[in-house]
Amino acid sequence: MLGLRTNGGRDGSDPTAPAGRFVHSPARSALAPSRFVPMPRYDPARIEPKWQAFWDDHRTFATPSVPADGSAADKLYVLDMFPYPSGNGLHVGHPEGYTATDIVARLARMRGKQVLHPMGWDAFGLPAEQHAVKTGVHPRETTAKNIDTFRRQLKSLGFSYDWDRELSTTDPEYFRWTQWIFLELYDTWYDAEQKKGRPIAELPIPEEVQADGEEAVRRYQDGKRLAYQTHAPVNWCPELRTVLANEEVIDGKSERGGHPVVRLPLRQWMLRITAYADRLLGDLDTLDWPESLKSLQRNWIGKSTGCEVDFYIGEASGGRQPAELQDGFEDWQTGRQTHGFPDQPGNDCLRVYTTRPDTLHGATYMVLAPEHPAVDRLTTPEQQAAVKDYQQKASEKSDLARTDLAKEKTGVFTGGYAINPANGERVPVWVADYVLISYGTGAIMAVPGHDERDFEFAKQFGLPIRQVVRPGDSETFESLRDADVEVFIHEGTAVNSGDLDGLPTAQAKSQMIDWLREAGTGAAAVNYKLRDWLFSRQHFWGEPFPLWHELDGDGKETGLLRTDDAADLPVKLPENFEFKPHGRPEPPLDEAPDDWLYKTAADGTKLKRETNSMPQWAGSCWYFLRFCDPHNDDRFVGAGAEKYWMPVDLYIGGAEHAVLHLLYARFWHKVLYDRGHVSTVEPFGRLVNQGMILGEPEVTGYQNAALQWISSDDVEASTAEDEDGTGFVQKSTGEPVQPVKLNAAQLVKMGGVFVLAADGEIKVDQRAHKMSKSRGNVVNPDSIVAEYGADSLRLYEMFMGPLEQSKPWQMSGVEGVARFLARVWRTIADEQADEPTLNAAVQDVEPTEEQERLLHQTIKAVTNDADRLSFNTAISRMMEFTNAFSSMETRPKSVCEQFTLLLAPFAPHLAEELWSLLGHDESLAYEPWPTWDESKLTESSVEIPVQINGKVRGRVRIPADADRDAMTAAAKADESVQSHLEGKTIVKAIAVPGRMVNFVVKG
RNA sequence: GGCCGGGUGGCGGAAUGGCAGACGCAGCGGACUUAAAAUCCGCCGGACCGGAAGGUCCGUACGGGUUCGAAUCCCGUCCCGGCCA
Repeated sequence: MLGLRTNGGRDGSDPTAPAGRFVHSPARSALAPSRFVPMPRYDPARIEPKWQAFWDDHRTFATPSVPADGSAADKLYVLDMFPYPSGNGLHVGHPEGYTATDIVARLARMRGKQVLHPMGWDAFGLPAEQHAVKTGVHPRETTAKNIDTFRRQLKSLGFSYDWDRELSTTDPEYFRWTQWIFLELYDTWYDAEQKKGRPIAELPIPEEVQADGEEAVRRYQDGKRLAYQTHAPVNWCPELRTVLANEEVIDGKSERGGHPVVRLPLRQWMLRITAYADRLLGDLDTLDWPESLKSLQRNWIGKSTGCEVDFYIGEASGGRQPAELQDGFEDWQTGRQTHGFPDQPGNDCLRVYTTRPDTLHGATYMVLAPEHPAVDRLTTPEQQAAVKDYQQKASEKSDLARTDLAKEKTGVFTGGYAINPANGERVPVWVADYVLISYGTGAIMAVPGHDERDFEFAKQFGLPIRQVVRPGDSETFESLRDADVEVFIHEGTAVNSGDLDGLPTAQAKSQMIDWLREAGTGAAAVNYKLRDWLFSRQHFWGEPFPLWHELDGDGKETGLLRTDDAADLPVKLPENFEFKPHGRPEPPLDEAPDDWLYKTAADGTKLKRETNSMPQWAGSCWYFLRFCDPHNDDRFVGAGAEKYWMPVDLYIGGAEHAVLHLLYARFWHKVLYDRGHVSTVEPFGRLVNQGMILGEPEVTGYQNAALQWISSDDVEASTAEDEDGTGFVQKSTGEPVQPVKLNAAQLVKMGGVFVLAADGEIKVDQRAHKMSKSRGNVVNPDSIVAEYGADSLRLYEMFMGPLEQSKPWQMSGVEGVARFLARVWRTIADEQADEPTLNAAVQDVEPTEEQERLLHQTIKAVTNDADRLSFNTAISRMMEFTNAFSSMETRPKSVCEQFTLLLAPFAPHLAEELWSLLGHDESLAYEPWPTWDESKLTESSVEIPVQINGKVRGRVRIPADADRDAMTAAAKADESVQSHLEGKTIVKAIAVPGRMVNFVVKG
């Protein structure tokens, strides 16, 4: 889901109600419309609905049509991450990004650009389905209602979206094409040589497969498709009746709701995103994204280079004799030397992946993941019970719990052995859950001397530890151990490693890889942390797959599939479906009516529909394409529209989508590109993450049961499970303490921290928390609009601080910007008049030189700041302008007009109202953006600081164009400077024209 | 534990090598008012000197470094937040 997680906000309660915090009283509002004051006071409640209706009626923000010649004119595609329309309505976090993009879009229109600025709904999602289970209300209805609320709220904020392009992922006319794209994925295989996705019809079929007949060919193709089925252990959450993705499980509980999760094997659809891992990684370099975001994606993809190595284990199962293994190894070695390293490891060996082949001589045991297929065969009869038991326990743990470094290592010996190909040594094979089946090959060579986890495991089970890398020349392994560094994981020099001895790690690695390749027992390899994408969910409220399972005579699935024809899409959800939990992990659609679920093909084959549904990510993987051409009935996007509008020029959204949404969307886009359906390799050019908006800052002190204050540095969150999650204990005593909200009057700042005014020894916590229903600090945009107006909300969200930063909400700050807007109103409008009238000070006269300079400086600063998305400073500059201009007795109309245009992208309703007051009939949405004249910026003289040894000792006024010598002379002439120069020698004089002078003196 | 971001007045923040604290909030004082709100004017980092005008010193988490000059660049440390393990 792309919507910011919204945790409440529309519970209908009085937003001013919570006590004990910085409460804003509506009675104090500067703007509350009063019965006794006539209209011409700044009244957003009058202005804003009027202009919103005007924009709607005049279709002011309709997207310009694609030029017939498809010429790439000056277009700009400005996109918000579309929200999940939750039942809680809009959160103040939403309008932050939306206002930023709206400013960019409005500004671009005024500069004559063709702008595409759409909005839609990422509307599939679990909450509507859960609501349906509870109440029987169809998710479609819940969703429609929530969308209506979101649309109303967004419209009340005056965003310049082209509402004709509104779309919802839940609309059959939309998901028709989501299903169509799925069929494209299903029809594609990845050609590793051409590094390109190609139609499955072009997949070369090996002769031996061909020989086995049509069914064998189909199954072979199915194994190569980008969309494939697998039986995978999945996170089944009985409470939510769904399987969750790994990232939706936190500490063994569901991210949403905190319900317990168990791991069960289930038939699943997967998307082969790993095939594109290298391109997804490489193309990051071409994107104008924040470095931090790119590095998140790089880490997520997790490319590493190393090598694969085969360890011989023999063909026989269970308890073979050591001598037998040794003999087999020699034959195997000879065979490998002749035939080389095979693509598939075969049954007689264990394949491992390592990034440190240089440490192969230090591999003193091996570890298999509990799910590894070779476990059973290696396990000796006497170890069987222990191993089975261990596998069972491991299946109940989450991946996270298994890899946690802090936990004790667990494991069990299989009784079997393998042979280390580097030195022919026999090493024991263990099973342990710190090795994950999903990473690498699911088996590792353990090098306890140089890997922390292997070391801890070896120490615990008494396995041999051997040093094969020496740190530096002077240090020894032993000395490092004495120094409490028990394991050396860094690069160094190889020792105890035969021919590698004395080589630095990098060389030792490549020499080992060469040797393994010649011996046929290993090869260089690349590995990715990225896993294939689990693409099926056990939900009702999602896109159905356009797939059918062939059934045999007994009604069982044969594993062979058929697709719906593209012409028959969309596959709609069944009607008249009752939401009753059947309590099994299988999808709810398994209980759909038969006429939806079954059909017979023309050739007589019985077919059953795929009953999994697609995950919420599916719809958001391509919505930006549909926006280009939302009503196209023939194609998911018209080629001309796609070519004209794509790529997205500016994409703004929350950092929570840094990895999944942005990676999935890039993946789909690359497949569509490979298959010739889109013209760009990457969908998003520039991308910006807005920061999180936190609640009002809170101050918390702590008291123990005896109501004594406890200093916050002696308090920590309780580790015990606590129902309300607010448990705190005193560190020194372990006794529980209670958080107590404090107000500013109870505190003083001492030595950089806040302490109780009553007792300076007691420190308190001061910080802003995430907005949440449970904390009661959620701010509802509707109430801000009602009280201060949309323009004030927009302006405040931008004025709070840099867009990318997280920042705390402060109600008093909203009042501040509201005061500014009211001041702008009074500067141009006459507040005393009964009808909207120009202020008498606004006159049709030429501006003075000072007024021109002020205006042009403001135009320049606002333009440059807005282009950098530095909206907070742009607004400051407009405030400075207003502060200076509003006290001038004559305000030239031309200056008022230019300033109104500057304000327009930020506070569009007020600007339109002023523009009309200034005598214009048309909307200002397409008026030319003001430009500045450099020659009007500069004053004839400037005041510059004069420093002596870097300290400011005086200020002098000099001509703006004074050269260095003139500056130095003027500086020396200054009295205060002279007194500091008295009796000293000037060693050096530095003069920066127009900026400053610095004398370096001695004596 | 790793990666990323951050630490500047009472608060949000500005300044990205050149006058630290723009702009806004809060606070204080004043004008207007019967009164309040609104509005307008002034003060507003700390210590010290001075009747005042003004001046001196300290100050951008902490310790070092580079530079004529560092909030800004470099090295190290601490703390906070986010993501991942």
